Amino acid sequence: MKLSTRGRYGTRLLLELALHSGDGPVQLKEIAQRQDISLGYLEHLVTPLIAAGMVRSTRGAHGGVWLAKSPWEIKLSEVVGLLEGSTAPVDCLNDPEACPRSDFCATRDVWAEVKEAMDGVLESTTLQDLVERQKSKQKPTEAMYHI
Amino acid sequence: MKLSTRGRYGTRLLLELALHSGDGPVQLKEIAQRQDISLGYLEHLVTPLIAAGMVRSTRGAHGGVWLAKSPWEIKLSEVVGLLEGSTAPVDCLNDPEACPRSDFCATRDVWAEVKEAMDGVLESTTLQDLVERQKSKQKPTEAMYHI
DNA sequence: ACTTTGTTGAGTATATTTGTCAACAAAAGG
DNA sequence: CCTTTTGTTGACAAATATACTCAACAAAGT
Repeated sequence: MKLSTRGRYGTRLLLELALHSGDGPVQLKEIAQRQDISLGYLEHLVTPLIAAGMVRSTRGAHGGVWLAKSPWEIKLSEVVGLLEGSTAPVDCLNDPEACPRSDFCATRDVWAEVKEAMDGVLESTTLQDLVERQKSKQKPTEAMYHI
Repeated sequence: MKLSTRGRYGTRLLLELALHSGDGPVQLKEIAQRQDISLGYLEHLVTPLIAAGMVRSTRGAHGGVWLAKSPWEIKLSEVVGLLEGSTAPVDCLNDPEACPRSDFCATRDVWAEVKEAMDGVLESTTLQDLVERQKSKQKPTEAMYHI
């Protein structure tokens, strides 16, 4: 039941964008460095987000990517959905024909409950929630001690 | 976020055993046929369950495997734990040193909430719950129409 | 023009999953 | 005993998915 790097890196990418929301384009290269993700891989992660209209981009000097919506409007369920596909722990939840037992399988019901439980959390968490959580975690910098 | 065949097949195996709880040994070969799982693979799945004391076994003619406890006493969280390992969607929940960002990572908190949500369902579901669910799903057999 | 950035697609190394197979061990029956 | 039946173990391998890399390209700036 592990999340792949797509979901993990992708969420960190979007949190970075949310932290800079309204500041104009952020370069993928910067994010790659700060988040320690290879630039080439990050490019592939941002593609489906752009296609879905969650992120916008521009090329050329001073280009970069940014959130197309406000961080309040982006739920983690959308993010995970775009990057990992469904949260269903078993394929038969999305497609009952994936398994001939779907009609009378008792275990399938439990996996459905597990999915609902996960979705509940992801539906109720937005990028803004992550931003606020991140800000409260921010390590005090050296500068903050010299006010 | 998919469950592997270990978790899926293993749960079906245990449901079979729960349905025959108290009936003495059930042969792995039977279960393999009914559940359409290769015998060789099933053998590997049952090993950790035996090691954990959840299942018992005997060899030889009329041998087989059976539940070591009553179906009420076996929670799905234990089953998934044994077969899939932790339900943590990210490694840093089990081992904070798996990622240098653990201390100040906002996304980690959300994955922890997701894990708690899943665990809640798995903790509150026992093999007996599966048995009852399965019985209520049982297709009426031909014989049942001739009482 | 030229540089900087994002975009796309092909290719690949690695890891994980999902098995197979064969040798072995123990229980039961004759 | 001896044979058959079953579970046990470990080595191995095929298939798949993951996590990239790289190079060619496209567009935006200067």
